[in-house]
Amino acid sequence: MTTEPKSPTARAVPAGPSLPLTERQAARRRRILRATEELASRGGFDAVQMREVAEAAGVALGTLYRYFPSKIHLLVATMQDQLERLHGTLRKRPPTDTDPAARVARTLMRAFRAMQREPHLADAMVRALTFADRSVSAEVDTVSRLTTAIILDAMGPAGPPTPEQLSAVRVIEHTWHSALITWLSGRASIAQVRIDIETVCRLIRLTTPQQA
Amino acid sequence: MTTEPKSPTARAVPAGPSLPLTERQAARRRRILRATEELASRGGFDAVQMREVAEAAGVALGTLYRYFPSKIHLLVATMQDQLERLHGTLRKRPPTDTDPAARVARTLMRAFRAMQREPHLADAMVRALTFADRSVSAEVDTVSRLTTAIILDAMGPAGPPTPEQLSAVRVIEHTWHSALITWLSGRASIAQVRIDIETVCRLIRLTTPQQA
DNA sequence: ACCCAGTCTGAAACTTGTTCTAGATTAGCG
DNA sequence: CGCTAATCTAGAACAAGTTTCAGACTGGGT
Repeated sequence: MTTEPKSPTARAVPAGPSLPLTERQAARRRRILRATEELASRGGFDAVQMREVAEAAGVALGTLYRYFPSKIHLLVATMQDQLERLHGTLRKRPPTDTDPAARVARTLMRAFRAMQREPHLADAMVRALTFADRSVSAEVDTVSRLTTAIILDAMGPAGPPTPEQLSAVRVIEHTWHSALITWLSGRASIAQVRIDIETVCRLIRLTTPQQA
Repeated sequence: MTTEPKSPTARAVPAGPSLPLTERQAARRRRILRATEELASRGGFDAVQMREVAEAAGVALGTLYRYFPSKIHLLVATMQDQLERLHGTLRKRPPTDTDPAARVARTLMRAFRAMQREPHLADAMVRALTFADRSVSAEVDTVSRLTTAIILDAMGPAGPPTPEQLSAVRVIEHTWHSALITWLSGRASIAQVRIDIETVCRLIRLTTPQQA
């Protein structure tokens, strides 16, 4: 169910760099993602309408669905795109704090600031991410792994993380997503999100006592 | 926008016990919620179709929409209903662990077990909760307050919680919701949810050092 | 150059959430 | 009882996600 491009009458054009993807196809995919980002930035989740995305990308509706089997898939792919960009940016200028917990908190606050710049886009991507059902789990998992990588990067150049640290990272990720949602739906202020992030990052100190 | 039942041509039949609500109306509301629970238990979010809810509740579609202005409102109200029931159950047999963090973890694991019994219902309610936009924030907030109350109850009979404790509780709530989602979408095992809950509950120990 | 398989297009159809309307019912009140 | 405003019902209509289909197009192999 997750990886079956074997069917004789080809079914889809998945994302992975595993498939060949001609130049024209790669360009179509890029156009679609760009159109999605544009529409999402304008009006959030509801403004991303499949017919409009198709038209803006200069592609037939059926083609859009061949590339992304649902609106949720499309938006999760967009999030993946954005995250990869962010990861690149963060790599260039990593936080300089000496405390790992502080570095993680600062990294997440940077990401949060990026979302504040395009709140509608953030809305569309995060809503899709948390609304995704099992049919999107592979893609959501990719996004999750990316997020984990970003947090681990921020924690430091340490070797393989301990299971305890991985648990802490998962909890941080949970908090990050959920705090974003409460902010996006107007139930928490920016200040509150910062506090929540800083609070949860304390968990890191519990798992790295060797520094004290 | 949140409270305006003033219009001359009455608009809605909100939930709060603030409105009179005749007996027949209260009964209708109950039937609707029961039908929703039933359908959700059977097939999750997608199985809760407004026409079917209306029919199962013996009510016209327009009436359903008068009571609950959207599918999301309906499911969030259902969650509120379930949470109130759970809160009552928990009050009767509170966890007996001596450590507050352990009590909270145990309480959440009980709640989790309840969800495991009706995973489809859990799916419908949690998806609705995290998908809700600003138009539902009042109702979502009510659910959030209920959850907070349950956690605070589990923490102990202490007086007014400190701001630090409240932050910890918010983070626990974030983790709780997000961990549920990863479980429901098949990306985390039951064991993993337990670990995440136990991990985040350690935050409580950080905020109540007076016991050591 | 020709052919085949796979792809893309344009358009219609289908599904389910939401809105709207006209007429029947009900609740309260003099 | 009889009136009036609000509510409820049945059903059509609308909106946006998704599916389907016939025909045009493309790319690669012979």
